[in-house]
Amino acid sequence: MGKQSMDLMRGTLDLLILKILSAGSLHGYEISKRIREQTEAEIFVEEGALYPALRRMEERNWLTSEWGISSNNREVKFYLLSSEGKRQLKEQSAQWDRYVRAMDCVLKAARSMA
Amino acid sequence: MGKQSMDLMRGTLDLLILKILSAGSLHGYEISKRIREQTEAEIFVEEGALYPALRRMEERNWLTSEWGISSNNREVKFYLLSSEGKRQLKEQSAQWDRYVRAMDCVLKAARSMA
DNA sequence: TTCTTATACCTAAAAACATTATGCATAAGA
DNA sequence: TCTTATGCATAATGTTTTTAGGTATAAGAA
Repeated sequence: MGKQSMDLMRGTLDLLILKILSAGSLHGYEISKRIREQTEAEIFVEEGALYPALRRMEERNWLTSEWGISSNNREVKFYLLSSEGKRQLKEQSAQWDRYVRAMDCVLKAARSMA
Repeated sequence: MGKQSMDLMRGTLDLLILKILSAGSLHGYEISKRIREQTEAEIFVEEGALYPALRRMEERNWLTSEWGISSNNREVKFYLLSSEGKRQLKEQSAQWDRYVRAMDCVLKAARSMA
């Protein structure tokens, strides 16, 4: 993703992809477009990050893929969430929530000094 | 930090340290203890991550440091937020908030399919 | 028809950072 | 005296992102 957001995206890319795919199978380019759109461009996945991530997740059996034709009449590779992928989505979502809460504990703490 | 939280800590370590130090100068070991305590052990910074991070941040002039004596009567290195560090804290806090909101846009979206 | 843009896939080199595994040293209490 | 907690630090390794390329096609503009 763009470095506009520090390194925050580390570890969240998989979660984003899993979540986006939970709405149904999509091809890579479309996944990236949806992340950009749904986050109002706050999060932008570089292609060099996207495609390796998809391969990685497929290797780990979180996704399956097959070639098909897009609505644009182009050859594209569709990715589909596996049952393990659904499990991962659930687990990583919970982990993210816990992490955000933990960050809040520190960030929302009153400063005792200036 | 512990891998218990995926790779989520990437990019948040600096922010955590900056925030912790905004309460006043502390030494490294104490910084790590406070992060662990305040997050109820959800986030744990490994020493191999902590000390390089402190050096990095000092090089970037976000922190200054000086040797002193801890309340335990031990020689320790105290870190102090610089004005640039305060600026960074403000900026990275805002960035983190934006990122969390962006993640929410995706994660809280209704799934159109099972 | 040719040019440009958006779409769509992919990989390799480099950089950045965390984890893991060390090492060293001292204070305090058992 | 031994162990534990405190406290600093670095090196090797691994993972992932960024950057920077490469290829190809469909559609619309010039």
